[in-house]
Amino acid sequence: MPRLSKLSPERGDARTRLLEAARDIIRAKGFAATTVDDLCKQAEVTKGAFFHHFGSKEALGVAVAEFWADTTAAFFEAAPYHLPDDPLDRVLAYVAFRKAIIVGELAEFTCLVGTMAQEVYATSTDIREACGKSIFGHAATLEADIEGAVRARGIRGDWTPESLARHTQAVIQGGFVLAKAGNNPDLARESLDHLDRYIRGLFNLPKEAAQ
Amino acid sequence: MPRLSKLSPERGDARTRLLEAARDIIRAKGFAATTVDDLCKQAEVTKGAFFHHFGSKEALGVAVAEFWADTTAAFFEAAPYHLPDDPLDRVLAYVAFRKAIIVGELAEFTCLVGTMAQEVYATSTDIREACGKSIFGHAATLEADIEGAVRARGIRGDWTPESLARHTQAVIQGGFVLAKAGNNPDLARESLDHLDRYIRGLFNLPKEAAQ
DNA sequence: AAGTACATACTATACAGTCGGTATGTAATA
DNA sequence: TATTACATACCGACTGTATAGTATGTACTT
Repeated sequence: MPRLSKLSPERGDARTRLLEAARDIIRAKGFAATTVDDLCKQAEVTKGAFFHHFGSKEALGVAVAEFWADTTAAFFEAAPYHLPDDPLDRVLAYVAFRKAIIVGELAEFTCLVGTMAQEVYATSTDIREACGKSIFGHAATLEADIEGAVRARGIRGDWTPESLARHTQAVIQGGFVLAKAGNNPDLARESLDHLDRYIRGLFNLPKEAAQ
Repeated sequence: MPRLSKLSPERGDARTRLLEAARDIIRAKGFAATTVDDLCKQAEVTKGAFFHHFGSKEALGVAVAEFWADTTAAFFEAAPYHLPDDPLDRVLAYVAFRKAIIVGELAEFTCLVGTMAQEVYATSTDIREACGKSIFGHAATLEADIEGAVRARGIRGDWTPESLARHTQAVIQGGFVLAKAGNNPDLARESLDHLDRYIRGLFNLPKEAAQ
């Protein structure tokens, strides 16, 4: 139950503002290079507020990973790729959707928890686990459609729906790494085209130019 | 012309020792969380030596990315995946080789420049560019074999050898991200199996269990 | 003699985290 | 209804330490 400040009630509560600031700044600078003062400045709150809501910088890292998991879950649940009747069409629509939302600056479309996991996997178990939950939780939302597609089309391969679901995430994350290294969003889109082609191949669809 | 210390001439020169320390520590903790003192301690040199060889911490970041590019280039050049006569076999052998070298701890097989690029892409243009050079330079070493395979097998698809070469790197990098997030090297191997299957599909090879 | 390759001691600052305090809301009770 | 008691949300000055970087000196090589 966040309290709104009487002085500037339109700002939203400090905790949420800090999480939003963390999401934006950590995506650009990384976790270690982001200071508590950076976050307070961006969120327009003081350090008192920061340490009132989060016991430590690491605790904020865990909280922002969970915040990311929650907000992205809602975002993808509401996305239109669930509309097709055929499960395989939904899977392909997901890939197309992931490609379509790659717009604007790198820090606006890349993945907070992928970036954080890479950085802190050896230094903070808590943050790593929160990031893992977000990534693999999202991957799991794809399994039902993949499984449905396998069933509906009578596919028999030496791979599992869980494995393919995780692979989609690996391709997406890897595309982000290349996009950052090359400073070019096209590199992320390019790998999604290969992923689309791969999935079509797995299900014996006629080859079709990926959009 | 590195001078060997009279006290312990077997140590090797300080610059190389610092680069090796940077490679190992940054892979585990990330660039920002790695301090100059960490590096000096691990390399068993003093800060004087550090700032004698590198003008700043950022300059070391650039140097270690170049060091990585050089050492990995030599490593992959000497690797056995170049032996097969057929270019497609060489491409598949590359993927198998990348899978085979995923052994031991995460920090021992993951990619320094992929990790660094993710972290510093917005804060250090110099380091980002050095990382990009390493990644895309390595990708380029695959192009000739892919091109040869396309030619030899008369493949006609809506993709280019350059693009597929980059995609292999995206899958590898993404596999590392998932392996870190899930604290499980199998996740990196799993995506290489999908990559193997994808390439076989592109070249109309009979489906075969990836090893 | 001059340059290279270090070592040692030091500095200024940036950083995470602390602490005493205030303002506001809420619930019980007299 | 007024009072008391307590909880929550936040403020901002302060602290100890960690950190990148510097200044100076020395040993070895050419």
